[in-house]
Amino acid sequence: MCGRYSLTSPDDAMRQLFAYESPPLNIAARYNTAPTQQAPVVRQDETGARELVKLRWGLVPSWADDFGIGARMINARSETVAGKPAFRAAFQRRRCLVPATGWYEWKSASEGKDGKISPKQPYAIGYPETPPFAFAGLWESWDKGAVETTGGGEGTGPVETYTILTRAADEDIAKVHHRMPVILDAAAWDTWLAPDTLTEKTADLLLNGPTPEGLIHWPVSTRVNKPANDDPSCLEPADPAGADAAEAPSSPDQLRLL
DNA sequence: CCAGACGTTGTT
DNA sequence: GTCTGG
DNA sequence: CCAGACGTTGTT
DNA sequence: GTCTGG
Repeated sequence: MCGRYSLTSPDDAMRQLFAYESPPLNIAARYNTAPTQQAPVVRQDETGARELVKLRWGLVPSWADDFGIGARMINARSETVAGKPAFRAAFQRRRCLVPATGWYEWKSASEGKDGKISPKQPYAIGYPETPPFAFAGLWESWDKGAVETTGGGEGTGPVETYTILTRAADEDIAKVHHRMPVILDAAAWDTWLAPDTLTEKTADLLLNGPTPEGLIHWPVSTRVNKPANDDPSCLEPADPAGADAAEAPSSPDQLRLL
């Protein structure tokens, strides 16, 4: 799945790639974006132009009485999203792209053949040279009751939130984890973002899109566990505690991610 | 009919 | 153990 | 995803 | 709002 990710691209690189026309946001490099935090997403505005806006991670359905439900709506399964009450409306008309340069997965604790226990181990996943790419996302607007200023929010009023779509992990990533975020290539962005695209087509992008090529993964320090540790150390290759050598960093490309 | 949930992940 | 918050 | 809390009353 | 369960 995807419960933590990074976005380290400067605004001009993002603007060039995603071709949004909205005013620049003050986007600092993020190494450890966690659920309930604000992060930039790309969507279409009313005129059909792309815009970059900061929303809160964790989709809160419009009908929710409890805003806190968002903390548990950080991912939506591609296989079932079309039919889920919590996501259905957003899937119909409020799709977005979630820019990222990488994400993290935790390989669960396991017992090796030698009987040694490997503790839970975080991994970073991304592309060499860290180009920004896009997760498939949904966004929603919530306006029940006044919400106090929530870190980075804009005081009271509607709160906009988003979620990240997931799919089965591809063969390589499955070594770490069996689910992964849906990555949409640039050719799919217009279709995904247009509100009027038929469900048949958007579902096809999620379920039958190309498997991402060239992703690499490597173990990192458990510093990433704590959301407050939002710095480049989260991406530094680390020795996997108690694991075998095959899991250690192997590609020189990985170092360029730093 | 009304009440109550509405989600994913992993793990056993 | 389970829920909430980041 | 992980980290951290998990409760009420009254009193200051 | 919409679906599931009683």
